[in-house]
Amino acid sequence: MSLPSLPPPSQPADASYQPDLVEAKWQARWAERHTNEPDLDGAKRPFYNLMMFPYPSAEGLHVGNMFAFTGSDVFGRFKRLQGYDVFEPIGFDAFGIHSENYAIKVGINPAELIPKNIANFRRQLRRIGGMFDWRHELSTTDPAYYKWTQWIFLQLLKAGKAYKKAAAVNWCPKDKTVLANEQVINGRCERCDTLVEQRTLEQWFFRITAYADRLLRNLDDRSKMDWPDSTVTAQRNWLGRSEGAEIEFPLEHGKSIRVYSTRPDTLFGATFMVLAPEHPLVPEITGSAQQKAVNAYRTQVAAKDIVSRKVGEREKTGVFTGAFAKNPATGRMIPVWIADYVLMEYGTGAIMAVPAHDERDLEFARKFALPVVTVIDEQERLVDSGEFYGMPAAAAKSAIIRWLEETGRGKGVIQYRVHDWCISRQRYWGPPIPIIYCDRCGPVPVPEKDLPVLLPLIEDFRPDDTGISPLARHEEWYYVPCPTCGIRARRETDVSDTFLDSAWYYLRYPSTELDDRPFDRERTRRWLPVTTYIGGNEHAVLHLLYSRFVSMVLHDLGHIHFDEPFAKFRAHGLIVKDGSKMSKSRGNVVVPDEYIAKWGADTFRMYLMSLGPFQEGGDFRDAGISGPRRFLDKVWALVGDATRDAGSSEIPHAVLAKWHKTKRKVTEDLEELKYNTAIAAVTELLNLLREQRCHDRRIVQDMVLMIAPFAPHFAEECWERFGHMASIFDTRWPEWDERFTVEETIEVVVQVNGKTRSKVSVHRDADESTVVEAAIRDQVVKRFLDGREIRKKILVPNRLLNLVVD
RNA sequence: GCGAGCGUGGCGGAACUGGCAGACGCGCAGGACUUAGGAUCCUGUCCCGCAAGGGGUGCGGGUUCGACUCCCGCCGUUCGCACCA
Repeated sequence: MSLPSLPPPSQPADASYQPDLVEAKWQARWAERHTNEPDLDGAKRPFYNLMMFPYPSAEGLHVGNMFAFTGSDVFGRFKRLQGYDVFEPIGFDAFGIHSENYAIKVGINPAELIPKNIANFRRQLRRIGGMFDWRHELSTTDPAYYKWTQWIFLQLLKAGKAYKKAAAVNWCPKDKTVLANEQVINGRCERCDTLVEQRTLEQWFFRITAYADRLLRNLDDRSKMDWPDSTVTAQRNWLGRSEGAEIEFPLEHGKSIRVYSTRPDTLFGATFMVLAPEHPLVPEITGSAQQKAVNAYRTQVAAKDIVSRKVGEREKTGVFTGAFAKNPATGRMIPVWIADYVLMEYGTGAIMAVPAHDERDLEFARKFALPVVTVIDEQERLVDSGEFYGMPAAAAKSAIIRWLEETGRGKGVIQYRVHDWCISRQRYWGPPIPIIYCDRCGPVPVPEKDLPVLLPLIEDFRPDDTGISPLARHEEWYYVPCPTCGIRARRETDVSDTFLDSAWYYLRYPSTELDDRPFDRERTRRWLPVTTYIGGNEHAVLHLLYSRFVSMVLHDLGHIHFDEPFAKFRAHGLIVKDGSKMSKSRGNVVVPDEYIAKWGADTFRMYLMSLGPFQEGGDFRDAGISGPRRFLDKVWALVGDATRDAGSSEIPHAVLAKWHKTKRKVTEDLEELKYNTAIAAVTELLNLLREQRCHDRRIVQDMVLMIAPFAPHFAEECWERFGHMASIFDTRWPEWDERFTVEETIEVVVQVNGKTRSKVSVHRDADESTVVEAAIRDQVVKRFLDGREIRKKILVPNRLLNLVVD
């Protein structure tokens, strides 16, 4: 990639280091030389280095974002230096409620705001020196992108993985609009403070539950998914597999109530039942005397917003329906109640209450004076349980399930906590869901050839008092001929969830310039699954799970060759400022621009990467930033000396060993994203070279290579000062020779009774008797041995000797 | 409440599978060079002690020749999830 002739260097070789000049020069040159643009169709060693794309807020990238992006970029550059063809794309997750709410607040259409925000993000991302392939930039709001988001919806629909059903949403009765959960503050609308209620709307769902088992099983497959345990655990808990039984409790007149329980072993202790207030059997079974109370309770629960229903105060409430059902084990008739602590969405929406062995049931039983029967004793054995008396609880669980199945009273069932994914949003700023409602044909998918369904640019994009979705008010858009029969029909006015936009963007990146298919088959085969994905652990569940689900469906439909999209995932830590996470609401957001302007991008990058372990985050204080700058200044000066060094003089042994050890350590640390200790290792080498007045060309060049992932512009400039024409990123990462990493003479620590007393110098790999002899000759050791007999000698070769005396 | 993690100098943080606690950096102190220093260079910097030595990784126990590291019990803190039967 070298050019035949180079412009004259922007600085004389020994001028002081001026980051502004160096950074501007190399950013321009990378663009001219297409340094960061791999051959997507021919790369031999493809490495897809992906960073979670940002949501382009009006504030721009803050220091926390910069930390994350830089960490990902360091890894990409390291892999590039190791000889991989690294593809490092960037894009913008620009649809969604954040942008829309901000747009409403400032009264400007998001379609107008977002491009400005993106331009600002682009400027910041270029300034920090990311190795981005800008040819493949994407924005989820671009029709050329969301055309394919809509296409994915249609594929799921065709495959029977998308369906419509009624579901509750938060509803503000004053604003007459749907609210997202995060817009509900203490049960009130965040805008007008009105009490929020629930409303039931028809919405589109993706059948993620059908994949729950596979989403769970793949987590154990390390060859497909090299992910951190914490993320895997979070996903496992979210999917929430549980083994239990469905049990029928017969009602007085033929019908029965089906419950789900993970503890069928406690069946004999079920002394009452509780249904979710919205359970369909409730109207049927409610006695005439209870009618009024039951209806009042159901109305009251329905009026609560979803958030406080789920999170709210623990105080149990409920009413008796007047009905009784038969406990199939004891044969006793037990009362049936309704209470909002039972959720319609989980299990069967009904439970058998076993107050003796469930805290919530106990609370409820105490409040309403219901009987409590203990059926498991302290040895975890069943008591008071008929033929199962004395059986250990674990064994009883399967025995009772078997009994239920044999007698037709129930069956063993596996439940998942995860619900189907509701993708409908009653909003403006998203991709319209590609469905047309026809009075004659019903819901008709928009034909693929008619995609994208463009989001119209409308002035009145806010929700208003009419309760009609903003898109429905736009009549020339709303009414369309039915694709099947041609009569006047109506478009779906909901848009899809932002999480759908981000569930497939990694598939689009390599193929952004293609408009006849979402992703090129060959390119996908070459580059995917993503080699390394880096992002925040706040997305451990939703984004990562939805992406896995979409990949799985597309795989099963034959569109892609893999079913897990991210071969390796690592979560970056959070940058903390003044003891808490950086966020706008806390008012502790640090804008990086001024730091970069003052210190330069390379210094800032190095500073961020040395704050703490990348996967744990760090504490941002501007005090420390001078350190990395001093480091670069020193290296700059050393490079000046090294350019005049022939690189042929003999290297002192201590320096030689340190050189090779540093190469090993930095390589290993970068591989594990331990950037802070990698930087410390290079600093140690620098300190030694300065102390030894060594500026051997070979060593200093290696040092520049090791700094390159962190300070790319700086490294390029140094590389050029050494006379190299090509980009340093087309050079190979330095190798070390294991033989040189071991020193000839080793300092062995000598302990007496476990306390360090002295050190002795011995030849490498000296045997025990040699070390012991050297140790007992040592004056200090001699004093502590005090002529006593050595009872035990413990030698850790090349490290430590512990002498144990009485 | 449940789950996961974390507690080490004035500060950010090092310490391999149990083997010299405090690497590296910031800050601070002293010195050099300077008209000057918020530049640069040198020296020092866990605590007590002149020293020899002693103490020390949130607290209390344990295992071990040896514990920041492993085990048990507390305390504190952060992040998820949250009435999931």
